[in-house]
Amino acid sequence: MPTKPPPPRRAGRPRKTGDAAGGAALSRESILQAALALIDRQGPQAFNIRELAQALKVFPSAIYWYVPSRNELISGAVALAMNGVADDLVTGRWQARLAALLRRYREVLRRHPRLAPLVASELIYNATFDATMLDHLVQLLEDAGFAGADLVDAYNVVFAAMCGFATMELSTAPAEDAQAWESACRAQIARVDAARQPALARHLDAMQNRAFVLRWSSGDGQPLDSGFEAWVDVIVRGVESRARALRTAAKASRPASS
Amino acid sequence: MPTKPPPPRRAGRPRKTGDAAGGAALSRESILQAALALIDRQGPQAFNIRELAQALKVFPSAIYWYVPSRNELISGAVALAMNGVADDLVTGRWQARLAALLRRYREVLRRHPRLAPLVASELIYNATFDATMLDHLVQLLEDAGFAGADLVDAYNVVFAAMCGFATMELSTAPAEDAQAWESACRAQIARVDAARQPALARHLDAMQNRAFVLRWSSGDGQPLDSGFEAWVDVIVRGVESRARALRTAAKASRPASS
DNA sequence: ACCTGAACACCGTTCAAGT
DNA sequence: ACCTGAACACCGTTCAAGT
Repeated sequence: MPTKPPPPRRAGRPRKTGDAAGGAALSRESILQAALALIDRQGPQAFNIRELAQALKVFPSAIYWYVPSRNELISGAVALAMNGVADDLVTGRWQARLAALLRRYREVLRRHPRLAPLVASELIYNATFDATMLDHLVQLLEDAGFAGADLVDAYNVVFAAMCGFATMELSTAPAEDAQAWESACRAQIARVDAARQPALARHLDAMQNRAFVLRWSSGDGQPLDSGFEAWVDVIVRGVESRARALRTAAKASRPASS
Repeated sequence: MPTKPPPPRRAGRPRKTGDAAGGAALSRESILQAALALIDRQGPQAFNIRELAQALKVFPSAIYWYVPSRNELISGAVALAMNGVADDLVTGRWQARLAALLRRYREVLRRHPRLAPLVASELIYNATFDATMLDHLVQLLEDAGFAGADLVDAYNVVFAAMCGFATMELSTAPAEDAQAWESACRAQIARVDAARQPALARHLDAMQNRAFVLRWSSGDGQPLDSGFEAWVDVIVRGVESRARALRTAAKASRPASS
């Protein structure tokens, strides 16, 4: 969410550093940093302004001079965390660039796993992406041969692919009652009936705690690495195949051409 | 989240219907139904127990006799909404079944668009899926030729694919300030610099309000239909291509075989 | 068993007041 | 300009008490 012009702060102006407690001067930056640290520890649900104020050694109301609401604290923290998604993205074949983009996004998100459920949320996600990354994405789709409306579709596909797997992988049980969560999952597994769900039953051992809905360990502590690599593989192959199909369809519709 | 055994309710027991106001007797079912209706209208953020109680014409504390927390109200409502994702799924080639599964999931979610951001959230998603659907999914992956660890990976891929696009498509601006959201998006678009983001600039007109991050209209009111169909196409092609690649790799590793 | 009624603890936000 | 200090409104949850 684009920043409303913050209260003007003269650049080099010396600030009174009243407290000996090492509390750096308050600023939008420092506040969002602290907010991010809190959210990283406790998750967005438990995040609250009063605790944030305490960490910053100010009264809660002081925060409102820099950030107008709790929601914007959260989206600002997410934007901070996602800085650098577009840094030093590789060059090379578009397939390699696409794979790198997906991996990079997951890496960044893995540094702040508790933000994962927020990325899909309405609060956030415009804050999360900068024009540089979007340009990189569009460029690689051009290189793949997409154009016009097909390119827009492909953009949406790749964008959803970028966020999709990692978001689900890292969205995990509420920290409070991990034990209850685990037994709930085991109950779900135990309820599988070999007569009524034969295919599922055949693979239950292999899937247990390794597959969505059937796992209780967090994707943070126990990443689904091979699943993610399969994801990258499927997306790249799929986009490649679709690009080829669209090209031949276009060629067929204008039979005599260079 | 599996239901803890609810307070035992004798089946046919007549209940005192004290109020003439047409308020049906309280039950876990009726409460979750009312909760779902409220969430559908206002979104999960604004959903609160006091209003739910008012809608049910009881005191807030009455609700706690059936459902132990706000979180479980929400996850229960989601489970209710997602009933029937696995109903009458088609037969046929696995590719067609895969496509149908993805489309079906989106259809169901589109009936309750405000639930979209919750699906990726830790609160929920075990509540959302039943063994029948998982079995259907595993079966089609077997038919596609996956086995062992590859099948588990493919399961995670398809699962993420099922949720990924629709979740992002329907997660939209907070209803409160749609106007502010739109102008924020336009500002994001205006900030695109043809010199620094040339590829993006080339397609900006086509992408405006049609592409993730650059759209302000909700995926509810303005669906990304062609984008979603491209998604289905990419996923099916990708899975198909990967299955083939794995098969030939397996064949190569055991050179003499049937 | 099922619900009332009141109370508690907590939290986001506002606002007048200070410096 | 920037922060204090207190207050307001709201909300999830608990609990004793009713029937």
